[in-house]
Amino acid sequence: MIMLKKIMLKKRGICTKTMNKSDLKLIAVLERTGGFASAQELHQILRREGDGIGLTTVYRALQSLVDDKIVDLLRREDGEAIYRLCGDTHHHHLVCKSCGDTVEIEGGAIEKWAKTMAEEFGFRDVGHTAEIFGICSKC
Amino acid sequence: MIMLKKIMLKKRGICTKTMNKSDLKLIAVLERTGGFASAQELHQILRREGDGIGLTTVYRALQSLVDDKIVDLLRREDGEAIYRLCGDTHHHHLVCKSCGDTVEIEGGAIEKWAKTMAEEFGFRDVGHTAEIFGICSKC
DNA sequence: TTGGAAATGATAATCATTTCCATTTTTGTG
DNA sequence: CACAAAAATGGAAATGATTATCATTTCCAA
Repeated sequence: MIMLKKIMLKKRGICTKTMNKSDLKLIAVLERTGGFASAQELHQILRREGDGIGLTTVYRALQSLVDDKIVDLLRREDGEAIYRLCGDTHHHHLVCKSCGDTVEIEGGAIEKWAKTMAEEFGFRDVGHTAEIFGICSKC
Repeated sequence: MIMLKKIMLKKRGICTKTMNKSDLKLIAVLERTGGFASAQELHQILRREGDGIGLTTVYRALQSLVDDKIVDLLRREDGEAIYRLCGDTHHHHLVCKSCGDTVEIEGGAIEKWAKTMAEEFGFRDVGHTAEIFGICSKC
């Protein structure tokens, strides 16, 4: 199955030459779950699936994927590091402050805004975060 | 001198009614140093100046200032929280992932987007967060 | 003055992340 | 295949920021 992943990565245009098994495992999980996940969460998912991978290895693999620009490193509000595959089309969230209900929404306007602003100030390699929170109709 | 600070705060349009001494001390330091500082750094500065304030109190004061939207909470690349006085207008940030340099930017597009999305899904009382991060021209 | 609420700060606990290091796995080579 | 060197692995301990606990102190209105 690792070979399968390698083929998928090639399709994505990612060079697998310098990757080891752990790197590929992490990529596989990130691919499957979509969106963001912290190192701890990724570790738990792998463990739950019967993989005996160690937490240290998860951190190491993520670090190397970030170095190779295969994975993006962001921060949750509390400072915890979260990771996602680069180039994923990502979505934003509309969160109810009362019941916690969450809706995934499109952010085309945001993408454009981020790009424009980054250009204006000479920033490159830009990413962004955006969230809307309020009270949903049920609450 | 606390009275002096209170006057300055009033000029800035900040209500001091709910503030205690620690809050004011933190505001004073942030005002003096400009820029960003972490809780640990702010604590050290105060200690160096002979103030016996405890680390716990520094964290508590900063938290309450953030809640009151008097202070902005951002993150350094390593996830450490850094604080600075808010400007008076609602703005967003363009942050350099490498050097931490920050530009305040306009977010008219975001305001509109947030409002539209909230309406579409029947949310009320909405607020939002949005940040752009990348590598600045100097780095 | 006094009683209770709020504030304070030392200490301990928590939690993500790193460091260390001994062990296992992989790889290249004859 | 054998085997040594290199790379990868993972458990345990260390680190460092942040938060929780709790006894003590300060503040303030009656």
